[in-house]
Amino acid sequence: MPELPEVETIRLQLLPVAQGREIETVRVHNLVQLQNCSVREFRKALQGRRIKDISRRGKYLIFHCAPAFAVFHLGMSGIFLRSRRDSRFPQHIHVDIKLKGDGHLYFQDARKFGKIWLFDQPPQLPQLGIDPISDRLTAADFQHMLQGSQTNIKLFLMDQSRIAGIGNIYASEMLHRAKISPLRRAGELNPVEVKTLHRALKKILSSAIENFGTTYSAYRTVNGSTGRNQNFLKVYQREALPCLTCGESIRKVIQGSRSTFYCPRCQQ
DNA sequence: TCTGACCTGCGA
DNA sequence: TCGCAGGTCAGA
Repeated sequence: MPELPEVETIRLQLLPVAQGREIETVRVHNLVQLQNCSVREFRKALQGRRIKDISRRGKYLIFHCAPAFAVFHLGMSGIFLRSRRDSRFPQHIHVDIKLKGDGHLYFQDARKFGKIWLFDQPPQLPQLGIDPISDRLTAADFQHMLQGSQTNIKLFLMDQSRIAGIGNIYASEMLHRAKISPLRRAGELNPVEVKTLHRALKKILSSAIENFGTTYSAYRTVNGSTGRNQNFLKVYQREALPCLTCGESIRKVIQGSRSTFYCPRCQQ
């Protein structure tokens, strides 16, 4: 589920309620999601620690509780919910972080694809490529990355080892904005198309963050409300509906076992 | 490089 | 009841 804009929205909303707060207790309800430690180790490492910062790397959320660092990947349906007091316990809560004083942070994940790691130093996530919203991804870098690639451009954008954070919704949306067919090979784009796609990539992601992410089904912000970006999607889940730019019928194809939506007239 | 499996909920 | 869903990864 959550791609970069959803994870960044969650991070931005968690910061004001969690940063500087001490963790009183940690309860883990689903052992499967802990990847590299036991429940006991996870609880011991975090209880009594202060949340100094929450950062993001691609789709990973990192709680800085030095000397412990807890890393969450939200999978397809993971979200963080905030509760001010011991209110009714929501369904599918796998981790319950009680903050000292008042309030809980719940990690909820109905489909259980989320994963959690514990590190005793700032985690290195070496398999991850460059963050697409950072200034480090310039148009020139992007051009260099695409050069000679035989992978089709949609799958290239979603390859986390190249660019970390883009998923199925936004890959379709940024290709539509750039008027580039998802079926083309990445290395075949000309310099003008690469620049256009670079601009589209930044714009689509920053707009989605401003809109608090896309709620297609499970995703909610930390406050429990839906995102707003679903109201601005141009192609995703719009198969057979008219393209909002030219009126042509939106087409759906399967690429890498995932649905891709595009306009065959706008996107050549 | 591609496919299917992981798990659960929802809509047709 | 069945197919599909925003991600990732092992295995072919």
